[in-house]
Amino acid sequence: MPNTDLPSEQAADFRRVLARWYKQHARPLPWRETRDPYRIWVSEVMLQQTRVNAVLEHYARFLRKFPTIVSLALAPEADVLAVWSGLGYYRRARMLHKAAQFITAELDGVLPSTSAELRKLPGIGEYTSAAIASIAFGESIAVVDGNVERVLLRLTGRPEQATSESKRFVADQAAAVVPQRRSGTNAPGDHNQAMMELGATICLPRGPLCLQCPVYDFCRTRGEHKTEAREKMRSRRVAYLLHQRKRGSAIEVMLHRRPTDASLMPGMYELPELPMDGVEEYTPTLRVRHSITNTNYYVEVFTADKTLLRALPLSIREYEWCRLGQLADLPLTGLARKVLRRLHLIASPGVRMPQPETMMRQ
DNA sequence: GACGCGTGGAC
DNA sequence: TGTCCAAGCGT
Repeated sequence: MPNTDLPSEQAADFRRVLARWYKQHARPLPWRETRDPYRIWVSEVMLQQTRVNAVLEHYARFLRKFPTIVSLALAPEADVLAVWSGLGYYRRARMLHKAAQFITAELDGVLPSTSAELRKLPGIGEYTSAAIASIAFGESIAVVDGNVERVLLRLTGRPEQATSESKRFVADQAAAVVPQRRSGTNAPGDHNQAMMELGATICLPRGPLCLQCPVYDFCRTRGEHKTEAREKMRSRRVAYLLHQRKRGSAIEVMLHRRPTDASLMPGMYELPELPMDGVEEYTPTLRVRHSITNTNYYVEVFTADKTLLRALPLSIREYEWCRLGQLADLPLTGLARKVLRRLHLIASPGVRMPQPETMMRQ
């Protein structure tokens, strides 16, 4: 392997140019308006493998409901999952909750302030410990996420490789350009965020915007760096049942709670699934697309009748009736949440709910 | 080291 | 319609 390192004498220039660019172009994101370590922590966990837009929809609501580590620790896990509903990777929410309980019980409710200590908490790995330590506490430690890796490989011209040697190389490069701690500013935290911001807004996976790049002069590849093609998407049709009943003045909808030992979304609520061959003759009440990793689900929702109820794969006792008024407090799967919102059975943000009497859907 | 774990928006 | 994702972690 040729020596692809950024010349070390250029590191200071690189830092300066990047810092100036970041000061001018940083997006105004809510977790950049605070130094509260808890809020930084929540944002970093939410941002794991998740787009900024999706996080924005959940971040404020999560912090309104759980404004402190202690309030999070004291909450039932189902409440935490309910607020997390739609963000995906629900294990993150469970681990965040567990970590908050540990911090409350063992650490006097205070989040550790070093990457080494943070690294020991559930859900906080190599990246997240460095991100919190640098952004919230000013520790001089480099973060390496997908953005930083892509940026550094392109800058140095080293090809993409999923080897430990390549990982080592990227980590070394990142460490070589991260600034020292200095009083009065947060140079390490700002630098780390700048590296990620560059990857997220300029050095895009496909079609990087090299003409706008502040560190074009430092780059060995300038748009010629290849990114691997990915696996093809699959498509699948699935059907779900919408079944409602009245109990007094309340309306209830029938849901299925996934087994608590399921590997996928354990303990979360979804609409009852119907076998596709049971719905051939029916017209769906609702169609939505739902994509999970490698699969586009083309989802159809059917309003219940006797025949459809007989087609259910489980005994009727295995389902649960849930009041419409409490749906928003349940740990719903993202799909269930999307469907129930689309049908106006739970409030979308900013939408006033109609009165219960008018809510029964056909 | 490879794999499983979710999502909705942009195009 | 189908494609491509995004600031990882734990096992």
